[in-house]
Amino acid sequence: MPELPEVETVARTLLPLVQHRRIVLAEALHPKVMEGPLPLEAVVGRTISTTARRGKLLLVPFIPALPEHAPGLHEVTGIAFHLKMTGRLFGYAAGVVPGVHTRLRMVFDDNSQLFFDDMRTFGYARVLSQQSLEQWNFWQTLGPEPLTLAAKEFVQLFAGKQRAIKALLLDQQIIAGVGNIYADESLFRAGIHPASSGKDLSPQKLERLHGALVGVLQESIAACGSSINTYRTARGDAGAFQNTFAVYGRGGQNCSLCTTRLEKTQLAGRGTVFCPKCQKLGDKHA
DNA sequence: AGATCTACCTGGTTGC
DNA sequence: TGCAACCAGGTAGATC
Repeated sequence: MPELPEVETVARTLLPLVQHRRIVLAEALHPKVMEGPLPLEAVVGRTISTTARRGKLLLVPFIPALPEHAPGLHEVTGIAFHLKMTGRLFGYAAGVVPGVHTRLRMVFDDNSQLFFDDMRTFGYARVLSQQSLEQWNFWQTLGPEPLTLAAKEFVQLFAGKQRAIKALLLDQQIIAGVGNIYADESLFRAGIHPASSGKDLSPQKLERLHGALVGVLQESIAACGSSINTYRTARGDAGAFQNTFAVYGRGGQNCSLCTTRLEKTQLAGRGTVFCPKCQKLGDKHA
């Protein structure tokens, strides 16, 4: 499941495959792959400037049509991809034929290609313009980036909030890019029970969570992400961070710190694994 | 406002 | 072996 480190890895591995290439063909191969007001065909003729990430969104900005002017309200400025559960972006040589799960294809001026594959069709692409972004609620309400957030600001996001800390971490409007894997892993590393209410966690505990989250995200990026099932880099390589999971996918096994049996429950509608001994509920009981 | 549920999907795993 | 039921989970939308 591509979360922040996986999307970051795709952005980095995709860059040398697409940078400065002009799009000569773009076709949607599945009726539900596009979202938003602009059709995919609007990207034809544009040249890719770089790749980037915002939350779990992969961004592919274009070189401005008129570099000396600010882009107009309707000028196409790039394309965004949300990989959701099983989305993948792969660079391919000329002539490679789309697979059964290929939802979108672009061909560049050197005949190399970019495929968006997505077995479960949850993912999507959205052509961007200033107006398209203004009308995009998900984009407009996306919370701050965890890797560039100061500890004090991080604490402020959760202080006084009633909801379970795991639900807060998964809420993209509160903080962008965290999914089920890194929510569970960072809570374990910080010694916080996933059901703790935000308001019951002391600033010190929340600062610990900030350090734990930044740590797991950075370590995962260094390992090219976590390959649970289908995730791969843009070059088709698997990540390695799944080999270091402390809790995710390890329900019923023993805690690596204290050998207690890890518990698996449902929280915020998601499978949640934690150590009942190492992870304690908030200490600030009112 | 927040909590909880369902829909969207399909391949892999589990259970009978 | 065969097949049905279940599970994975990010986000939107509905309901209470």
